[in-house]
Amino acid sequence: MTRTTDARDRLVAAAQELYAARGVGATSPRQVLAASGVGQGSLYHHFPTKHDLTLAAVGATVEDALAESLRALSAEAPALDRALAYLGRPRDALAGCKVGRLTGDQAVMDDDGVRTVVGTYFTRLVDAVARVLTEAGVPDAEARDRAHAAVAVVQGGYVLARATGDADAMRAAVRGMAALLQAEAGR
Amino acid sequence: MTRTTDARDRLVAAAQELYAARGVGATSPRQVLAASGVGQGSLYHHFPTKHDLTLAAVGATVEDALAESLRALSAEAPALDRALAYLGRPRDALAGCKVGRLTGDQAVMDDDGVRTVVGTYFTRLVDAVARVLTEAGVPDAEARDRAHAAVAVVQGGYVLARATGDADAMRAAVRGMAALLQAEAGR
DNA sequence: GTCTATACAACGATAGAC
DNA sequence: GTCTATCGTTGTATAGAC
Repeated sequence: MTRTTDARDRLVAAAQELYAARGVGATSPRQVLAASGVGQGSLYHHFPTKHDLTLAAVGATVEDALAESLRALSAEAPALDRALAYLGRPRDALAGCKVGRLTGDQAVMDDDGVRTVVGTYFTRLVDAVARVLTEAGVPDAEARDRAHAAVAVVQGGYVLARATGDADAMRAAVRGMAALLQAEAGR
Repeated sequence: MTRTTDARDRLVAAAQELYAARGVGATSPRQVLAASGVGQGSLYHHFPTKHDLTLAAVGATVEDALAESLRALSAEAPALDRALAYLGRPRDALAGCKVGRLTGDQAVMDDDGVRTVVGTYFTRLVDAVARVLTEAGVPDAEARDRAHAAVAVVQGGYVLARATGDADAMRAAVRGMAALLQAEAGR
């Protein structure tokens, strides 16, 4: 098999970038085409429909994002510190979460295949946070609720920051959550 | 002034419904037209551009949503109970927040006027929650962080629920947050 | 596998009669 | 104020040569 998938790779990379910047629904195949520099025919050869392109690009983005998040959660440190490290990770709050934003994208929600990929990201992320909290001594049932809350605070932080145009809103939200988790642990 | 604004009201109501169901960017003026039952010309008479229609419909939705949220926060009850009541309000998690979802809508974020209206909703909501937490005995600086966290948990809960297709994700998130707030208050 | 050229529908918006 | 008819553009997708 010769090196003929170059155009495909460039198409996926261009799509990931445009989707992150403008969303899936607001990005046309034509724009991806222009950004990638390949020809019209190549796009439709590798990705017969927009659905196919979206699935490939979103899949790649989800994989990247999950790997990054899991790194913070599996560092060499006490469990509670790892949970706090996840919360406090540096984030481009005004840009929004590359994955979370897809949830508000009609083009994604209307496409079952793509939506499932996005859903998997969050179930796996919540599971990972719950394991860390359990390790930190939180009883199982409560660890799952706290994990949902922690991941939700981050996603909601993005919403607040973008809506108000103020990145501090995200910082305030994670600070509030971190303080509550520490208060509970330190009693 | 005779009763000639009827078409306008119907247009706004139809737009609010369609925007809530499908988002702003994914809803065309034509669809609003069809749903409202008025003619093409009437739409463009009352709302020369899509921007004007969006501003009117989003403004009305924000007003409604803010009034509803503030009701839970100003009920006749101890301060902490009111904060918990806000968190625990019944919500259609899979539908998403009528206001928060706009944050992920490119058509809204590209329109400064509309985005400002959405931003105001959140600053006022966070302020109201912060006041209640202060009243509940949380020191001022921390009350603002906790308020951001509380509002973010709700918004993030919507994201989790929609992504996973599971309304329980929202319930788990607010349960986790409520438990942390109560633990802190009960020490 | 890649290209250029093109099809056809829906988009936001306007024209002009009533 | 409301209507029908229509404009020019962009959307997703296809045709067919190379």
